[in-house]
Amino acid sequence: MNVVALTTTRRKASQRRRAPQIIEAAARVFAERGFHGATTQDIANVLGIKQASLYYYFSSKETALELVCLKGVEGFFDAAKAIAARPESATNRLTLLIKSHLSPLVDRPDFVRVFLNERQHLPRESRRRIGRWSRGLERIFEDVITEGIKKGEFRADLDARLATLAILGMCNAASNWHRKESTDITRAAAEFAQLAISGMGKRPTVPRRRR
Amino acid sequence: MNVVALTTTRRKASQRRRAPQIIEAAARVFAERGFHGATTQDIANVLGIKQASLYYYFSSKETALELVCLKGVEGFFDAAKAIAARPESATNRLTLLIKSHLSPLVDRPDFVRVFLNERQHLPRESRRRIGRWSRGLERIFEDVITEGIKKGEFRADLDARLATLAILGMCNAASNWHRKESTDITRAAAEFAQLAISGMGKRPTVPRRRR
DNA sequence: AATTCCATCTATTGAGCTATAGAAAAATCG
DNA sequence: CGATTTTTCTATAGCTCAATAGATGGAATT
Repeated sequence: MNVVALTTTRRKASQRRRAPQIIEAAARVFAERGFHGATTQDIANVLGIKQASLYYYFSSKETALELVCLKGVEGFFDAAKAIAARPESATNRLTLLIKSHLSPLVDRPDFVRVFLNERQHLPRESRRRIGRWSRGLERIFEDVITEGIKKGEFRADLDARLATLAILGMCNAASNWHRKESTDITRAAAEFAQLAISGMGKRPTVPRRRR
Repeated sequence: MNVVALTTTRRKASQRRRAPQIIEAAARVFAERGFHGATTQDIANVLGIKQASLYYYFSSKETALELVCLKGVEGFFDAAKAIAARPESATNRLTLLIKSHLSPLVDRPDFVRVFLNERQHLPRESRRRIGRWSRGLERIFEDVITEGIKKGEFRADLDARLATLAILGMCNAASNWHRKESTDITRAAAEFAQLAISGMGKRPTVPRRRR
């Protein structure tokens, strides 16, 4: 047998033609029933193939979860980091952060939902990795808020950590209601940003009158 | 056979001596691993009894979930309704609502967590019932906010629905971080209330600044 | 046309889990 | 103590599910 041919020509599971569809089906099913509540049969049903055929695309159900979670956070972190680094006021950057944080909910809601609710069921190693990533994102929000406090844009007595948790909680909850509610996400993002900004603003604050 | 004796002397599962402990163990395990991720064996392990013995206390795993969820919401709704009916400003009532909403997290965090994350796995009937309850609670928040807008306490352009979702999202997320974060819930409740109130409040108009 | 590769299928194994039945042990009560 | 009731145990049935092995058919390649 030709070992070289095998290793050079055989593609990884993630590069197989229907791989994106398979992962999307997994995302849908995991989002709907939760990781443990979902069966590989459920995923196969969505795709119209047999349960065993899935294992051509991933080596275990847990691997499938990992792929879904990874796609759920893809770009997230880098986008946030870029926004935080801009030469703008903390207020503006936080507004952008909130809008950016909500945007993936528009085009891949299932992936986000799975990432938020099911990542706890990942195997140790990848859970740690994703946890680290997650904390990094929180950090970005918190740092911008802290900076905003220092610069006098936000209340001096504000607890940056709690404000971060509040904002992220508010945003992440959107993945739970965005299906049923009629409101579109973009509008929600704008309203949420305004809520947060004025919520953290200095008490006898004056609206920022530009120009 | 003596039917009367059976029905009069035999207690319901919920009245058996250790029933509260059994439900608490279930709450702990469900909170930690999720309903489908948890096994009845896990629950038995916590209690130091055999798996089959659990069925003396509940007739199915789903029933156990239902009991946990019910205890998770116990009192919630009535407390909120009472607060909403008080003869106080919308601002004050909303502050109280937020504090009241977070308080169960102090004494029965696992139950709340299970209610929030696992109620979707309840059987149709009880899921509906709890869903109705949940919508009722949202309604209370939303009504107070709407009233606050009408009375001029909050911004006229505020979307009451979105504000409700934001506040509840912010509060409910606390069940996810309260374990790891050092902050105590009472403090968080105060800060959250302030964030929400000033976030929805009318901003002073420009001329007032000069006085 | 023959060969190789890709995608899916059939068939099955083996593990783990819920739930039941009935015995045993422990507690309670007359 | 003896009887009754409550609680827990042993044993196991029956099912579902993830995962593997190997076959099949079609597409691409030479």
